[in-house]
Amino acid sequence: MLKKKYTIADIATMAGVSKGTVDRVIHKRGKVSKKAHEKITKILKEIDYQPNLVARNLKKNKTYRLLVLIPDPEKDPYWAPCLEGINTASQEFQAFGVMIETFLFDPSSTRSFNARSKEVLKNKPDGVVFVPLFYKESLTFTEYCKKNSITLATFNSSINSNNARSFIGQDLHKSGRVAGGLLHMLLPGKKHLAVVHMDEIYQNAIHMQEKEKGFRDYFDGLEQKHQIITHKIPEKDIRKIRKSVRGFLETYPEVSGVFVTTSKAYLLAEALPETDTRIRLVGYDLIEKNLECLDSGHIDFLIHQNPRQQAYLGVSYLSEYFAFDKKIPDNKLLPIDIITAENYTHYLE
Amino acid sequence: MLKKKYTIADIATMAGVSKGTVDRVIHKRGKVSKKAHEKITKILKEIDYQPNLVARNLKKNKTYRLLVLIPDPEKDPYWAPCLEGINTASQEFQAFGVMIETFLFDPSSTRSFNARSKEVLKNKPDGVVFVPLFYKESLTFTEYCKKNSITLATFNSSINSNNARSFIGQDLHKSGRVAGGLLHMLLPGKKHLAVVHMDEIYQNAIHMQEKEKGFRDYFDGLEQKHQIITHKIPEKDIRKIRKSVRGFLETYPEVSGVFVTTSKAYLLAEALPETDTRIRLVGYDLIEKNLECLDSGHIDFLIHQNPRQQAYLGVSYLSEYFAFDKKIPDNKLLPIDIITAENYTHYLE
DNA sequence: TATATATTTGTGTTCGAGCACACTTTTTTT
DNA sequence: AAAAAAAGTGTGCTCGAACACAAATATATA
Repeated sequence: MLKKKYTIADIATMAGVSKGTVDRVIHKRGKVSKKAHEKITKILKEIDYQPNLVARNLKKNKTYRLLVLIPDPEKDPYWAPCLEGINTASQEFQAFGVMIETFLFDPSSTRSFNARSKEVLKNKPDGVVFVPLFYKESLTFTEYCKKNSITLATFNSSINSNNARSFIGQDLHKSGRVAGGLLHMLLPGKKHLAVVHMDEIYQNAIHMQEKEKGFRDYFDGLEQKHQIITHKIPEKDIRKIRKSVRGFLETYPEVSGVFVTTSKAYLLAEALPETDTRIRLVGYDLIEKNLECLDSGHIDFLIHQNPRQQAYLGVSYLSEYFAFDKKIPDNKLLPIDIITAENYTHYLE
Repeated sequence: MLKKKYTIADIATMAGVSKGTVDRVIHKRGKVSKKAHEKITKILKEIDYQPNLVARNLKKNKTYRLLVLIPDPEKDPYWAPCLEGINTASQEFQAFGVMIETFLFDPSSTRSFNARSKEVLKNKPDGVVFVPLFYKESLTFTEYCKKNSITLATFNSSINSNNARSFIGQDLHKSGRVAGGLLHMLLPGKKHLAVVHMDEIYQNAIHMQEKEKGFRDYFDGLEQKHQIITHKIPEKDIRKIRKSVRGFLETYPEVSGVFVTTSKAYLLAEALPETDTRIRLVGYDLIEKNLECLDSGHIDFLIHQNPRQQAYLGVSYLSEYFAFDKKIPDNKLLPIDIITAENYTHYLE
């Protein structure tokens, strides 16, 4: 179990050569005779040589510059936990020469994204972790990074680009299914449900669709058929939202459960008529206003996308890649956490 | 932001002394004049000196022996994920000289625990991570470790001993509350519920009680009062369990929701009469048989105690303590994950 | 004042990997 | 066969912290 730790010097002795030659074999630097090469390779395999990462790291003594490009939590509180996750990772890896800096952009402005991403590139980083909110702009960005061999990881949103090494996030389709399962449990027998997309901007469009698909998928798999209405509320003003909700309820008085595909479920809860208690609500994200609604019973379940962990993992993966040559996982799908009024505290940390 | 990394040599130059003197100040080895001490201390503070952990680790070049003492997954599948967690941590930290070995004991036998814990001690480890299933025996164990300055961490179960540095687990009372909240949501208006303790051995007694307390606590906080029955099934044989369940249902035909405080909810599900669908079931732990019951709809919710993560963190905390002098957190309470048929896959990893 | 003793300070080596450079051996060219 | 080029090999220094030991300085004793 506890196998001996071999050093390059050990191997050199075993092979009857000098450590320089062993080093050349390990790093494929060539200039090694066939005979020596074979002998050393064989020994390396036999003892399953693992280089001492500590010594390697010390010798290289390089500092890596890792930049993070995410939406500004001031503009959307959903992103606030990301900063904590980044900080945690930053503290862990600065001892290994990974220097981390964060750049914030306005999630409602492609212009802001472009400006900040340019700044990031001007810094000539070794790696970038970012949230590709805007599809086209993100593609341009990843392409540039590929060309300048800047290692990339994305989280929260995915883009179909093979220029980015790693994606960390959630299976949105499945999370829609989870929401379906929850509403189904809350409302056995009830057959009228609704999917509500609440978002003043439309960059979330693909996400919301994916969630809706999963939701419908769940009910399609059931024997009993359900009526599922889709309703969009692309407003920001609370009065307009109220109006939209009122209209929605009047048109479909039989709807008893609603799945809100964004973090704005609290807006729906607030906009419901005081007297109305027949609506069961499932939404996303542990932002403060949603938690208040959990406590007051206006929202039944929230799905946690764990932005903190997403950011933490994104930064960690790249840091471990730089510091220890660790492989970066292609895809990391986080669990779909189900949150109620009783268990949310532990997810806030 | 990116502050310069100072080395001991840098500080020595700044203070006009040699690196030996700086070293003595840093490690409080004494034999330093008051004047030099003051000067160096001041500089250390000013630049917020952080030693290069990589270099320190390399120099020490020590291997630490970390042993893990947990129940045998062969005897109870609940513990199987722990081995994965331990392996993951082991791979991560062996590069830093932390050698990890696992010892398994029979969770139904104090004798087995004693025998294995003796073996552990015979190995003279630097640290031990263990599950203190048996109270008295665990206290003796921790005491011995304290005396021989073996660093300890516990997970899953806690013992009130200040000889153990760290506990990783769940707030059982809260998890009972969560179960209460879930059953309440599933059964609005229904007022008859039951807590069932299923366990052939009684070492879990305190855990089960704690969970029941939380469960009752939740319903005590509601306006509408509920009838909650407690039922114990200390059997192992499936026929005896069937009989016990039948008796229970006959005595309390109005019960519509059951909270099973152990990982044996599947036994209850199996023992229910085929025709009976009125019982909503909430249990614990993602063991295979429970998952099958989730899929078939016989169990509605499971609470995940995340044994994998518990073991992983236990090992990681001690490893980081040994390798990097990192402080060990006293208490780490993991989130109370709510599991349905739709989201369990992501928790299995 | 000279010598012994205690206190303080400096120097040099080590950990393992990486890499530059010097050195040796083999092969090619004239 | 001698010289030049190429291929292969070995040596020694570096990264930063830790620590043993030597050296220098200060204080106490005869």
